[in-house]
Amino acid sequence: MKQTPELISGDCSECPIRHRAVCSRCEPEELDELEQLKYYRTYKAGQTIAVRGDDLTTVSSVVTGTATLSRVMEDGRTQIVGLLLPSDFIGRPGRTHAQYDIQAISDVTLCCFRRAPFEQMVTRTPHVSERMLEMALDELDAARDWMLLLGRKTAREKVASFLLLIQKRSARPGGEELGEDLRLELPLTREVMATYLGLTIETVSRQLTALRKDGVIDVQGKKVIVIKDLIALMMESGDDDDGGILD
Amino acid sequence: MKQTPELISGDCSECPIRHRAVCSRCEPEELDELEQLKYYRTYKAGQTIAVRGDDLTTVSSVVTGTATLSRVMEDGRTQIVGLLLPSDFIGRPGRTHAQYDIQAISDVTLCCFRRAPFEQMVTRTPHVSERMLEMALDELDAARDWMLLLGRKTAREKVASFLLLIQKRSARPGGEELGEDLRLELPLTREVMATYLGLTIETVSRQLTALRKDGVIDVQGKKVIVIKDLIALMMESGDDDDGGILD
DNA sequence: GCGCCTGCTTGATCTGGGTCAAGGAGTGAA
DNA sequence: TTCACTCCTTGACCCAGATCAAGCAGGCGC
Repeated sequence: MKQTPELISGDCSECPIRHRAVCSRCEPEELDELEQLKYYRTYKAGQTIAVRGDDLTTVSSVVTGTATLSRVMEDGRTQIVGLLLPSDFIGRPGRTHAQYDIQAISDVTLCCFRRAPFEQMVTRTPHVSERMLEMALDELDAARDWMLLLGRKTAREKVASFLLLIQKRSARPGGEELGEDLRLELPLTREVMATYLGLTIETVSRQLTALRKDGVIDVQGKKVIVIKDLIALMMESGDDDDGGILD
Repeated sequence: MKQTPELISGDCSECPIRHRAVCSRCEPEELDELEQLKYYRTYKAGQTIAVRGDDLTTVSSVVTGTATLSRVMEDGRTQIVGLLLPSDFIGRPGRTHAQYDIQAISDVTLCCFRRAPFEQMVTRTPHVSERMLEMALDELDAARDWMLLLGRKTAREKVASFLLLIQKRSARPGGEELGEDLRLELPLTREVMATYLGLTIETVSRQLTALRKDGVIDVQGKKVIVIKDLIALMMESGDDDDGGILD
């Protein structure tokens, strides 16, 4: 069973460095040390946070909002290769340049640390690097699942998988009543979806229409999708049963 | 600049745990401790090492040979999501089931550790988990580059990228003379290539023929490919200039 | 109200790569 | 030498999804 770090009371909503990301097992003095290092930076929706090759003077962590990681080819073809959600990190030890383009797709707050002190802190507190390892491996698994999607799934399966991904992400942890969390507020335009799925915007639109006509989902305006038949959607996604972590 | 762990003399070719993977900064007694934990296991080319969902009672590391990680859909569609080369790990802390199918594509030797003592050892020696983090992040970068390939590249670009990947991997580190390392001994069948590239075997074959007709490569028998024009091949791959690590 | 702009949908057509099918080429056994 | 087997190549055809193009709908400023 995967270990779920506990939140640290009174401070949780403010900065993931203090809870979700690394700190479930920190001693109070370690927390204070972290506290003194950090500062915040905010970005508006649509703003570019970094482009590939940029100098990254900080290691940071998403506090609120969503950002995308993408790779762009010279002729403009673009693939989103990851979503950055609260508690995900930007920057890694020993690498001072951005490997990807990073863009805010909603308003984003980052919690930043200057590189050198952060790295020292990581070295001094072993469970921090263990926790970062765990996070990196989770991301690696997610990336590999996405490779299956990009390489082998049909457009319809891709769109269904995407909706399920968003559904899983937006389900509030803890007591989600079955048949309740099925109204998805998409924070993404069709364009972002297409760039994430390795499709064009037209194909995404067509597949959503097809799923609507088949009674699997309902599309309300541009941003809201209601899953009318979760089971059917799961069948459409091409994933086997559990779809989740095996441990 | 990325840190290159030094080899430990006299013992290097035997087990990556003792050098490349984790041990460049180990103290002698830590090495001895590792030494007592490990044992070896071998697999023939083509053999299955694990399938998704299997209990993994060990954490292991590739010593020699190459294996593939793949995800399979219920109807048989398969995507290779990673290559395991010497020093890569199988299994991760805190996860006791295989997330992927693992197959030997050449004869493979693994260096194995029982889970519990390995995890304790990782906890006790902080630079081991730092090193594992570094490796995981490298794999994550590779996976994301592959996502761009799967999502956006044409068949020709995919095949060209693949040849360059093999070329880079098989170039002996240190003094490779330019224009020398261009004879590739492919350890892979067309089928494995196709499964890795998100293509069919026929398309791979056609693209290789096309690249041959255009004078970019030469195909000698089934297993040997000679790169006649590396620059042209790099242009064909769709990657920008350096293609390498930015730091 | 009106125009404008951005994001979405839908239709018509095209095409890259998949599918199906028929050989070739190397290898190894008898 | 022949057969059998596996892997690879090539051709003919097809189709899912890209491309090109024409609206549509909602929001926002004036």
